[in-house]
Amino acid sequence: MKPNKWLAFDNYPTLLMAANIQAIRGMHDVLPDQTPLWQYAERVIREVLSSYGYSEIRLPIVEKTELFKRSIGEVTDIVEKEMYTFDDRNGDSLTLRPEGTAGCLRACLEHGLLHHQTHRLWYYGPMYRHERPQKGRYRQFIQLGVETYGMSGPDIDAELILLMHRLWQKLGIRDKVSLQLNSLGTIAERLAYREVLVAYFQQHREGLDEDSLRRLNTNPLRILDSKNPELKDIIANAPELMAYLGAESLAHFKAITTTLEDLGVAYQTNTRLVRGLDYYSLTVFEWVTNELGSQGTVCAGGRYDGLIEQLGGKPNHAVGFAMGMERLLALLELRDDLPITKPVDAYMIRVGDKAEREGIRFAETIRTEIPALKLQTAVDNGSFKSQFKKADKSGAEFAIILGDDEVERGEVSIKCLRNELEQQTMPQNQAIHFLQQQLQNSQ
RNA sequence: GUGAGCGUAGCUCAGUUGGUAGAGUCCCGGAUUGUGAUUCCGGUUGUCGCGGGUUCGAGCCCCGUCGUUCACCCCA
Repeated sequence: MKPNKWLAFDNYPTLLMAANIQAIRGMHDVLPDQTPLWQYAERVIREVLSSYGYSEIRLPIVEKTELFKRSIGEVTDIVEKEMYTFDDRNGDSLTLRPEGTAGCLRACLEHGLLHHQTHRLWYYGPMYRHERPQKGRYRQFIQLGVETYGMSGPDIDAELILLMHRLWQKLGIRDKVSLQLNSLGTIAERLAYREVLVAYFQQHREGLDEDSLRRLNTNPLRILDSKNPELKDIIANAPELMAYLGAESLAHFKAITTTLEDLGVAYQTNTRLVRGLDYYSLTVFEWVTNELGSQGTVCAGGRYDGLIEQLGGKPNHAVGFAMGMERLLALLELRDDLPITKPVDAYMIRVGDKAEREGIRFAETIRTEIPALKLQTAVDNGSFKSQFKKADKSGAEFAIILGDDEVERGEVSIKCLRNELEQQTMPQNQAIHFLQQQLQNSQ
């Protein structure tokens, strides 16, 4: 890096130079070498959502704290110790959204979108949870949320699963994730089961570890999910939720699995699968992977009909899921054939006073004629040699060369940097034609 | 919130029983002044995370702190 002659050190107050400010813990920058991968994933996601007729909704990042307390459940870790909550200047308690479902539902209720209507929506953006960062878990993380409203039948549950299945296929990671499926029954059924389960674990108190004893009060279903191998036997012998489901719940579940079987989508019924958030009922599912360490859930969701009333709406229906983008990206990075395009197709080299002026003009002409061509111009030009080095580093397919010789004859030289074809000198309009053809051939 | 590992050049890392730092890469320049990616030569780059302590002397030892990684927990 050259020293900047416009910013001499003497001009800086020493205070400004002292401390370097770092990003907030668990909140990461996405640098330019990573953004193409993000853009690729985002593009495929939009295409798939669009092909099912889903619409984007854009929501605030900050909501009233009360919204999350009422929706997520007061005794969850998220609400108890992970929310970024602060008082604004009016004294209202606000919170950086820890998830998107509550805000999306709030917006739809507020604007009457749930009044005798159905909706298929998605949103995309950052969520905030004050957790200890580790692989696949950050304090600011990007989620894709997909929510559907007003549909009670099992077909919409199945549609969401098919949508995700298609997404994995398009992203080339279908072999890296597997589908776990369960039904939690109606809220009444689940509460009944919960009592039976608590009674069972109470009987085997001595066998439980510290975490599970705590969960006995907070979220007993979660004990079934424990990673502690010492609890394996107790959990294996615990009563199963499926046995406590009513006929309607079972039929709903069965209809989903039948659709998946018809379409050849593999799944695994996991009766110990419990979602972390309180608001789920009936269908719950997770797409899991074992290639990401301990954060194995890439995408998860289910039905949460009850939440609508909980937030003040009339009885209605809702199914949705959320996907962790950082985890998805980590899976994508395991692919060795990512369709990532280079940021530069052609690189312009100018040497000589006339060529420098003419080059800028010609580059603008090229951009007008071939909008799809990614053309970068060498500035702060050095020698021919150093400009060629930059051209090579840029990843460009072609170097467009202007020296005073070419300029005087109204010509331009084009050299292919990626094969052995000989450098060609041609009139400018012919060069545009040439570049146009090369671009078409490469697509 | 709990536990463990790690913080040395922009990046990846070495640094030997404590004697004030090195390699590769990157970047810049050169090897017939208009030709890159290979090769050769030369050059720049550091408050050794930060603060304190022990010591004649600390990158190395001790304490604290911050950051980071992984796991628990939690969850996407």
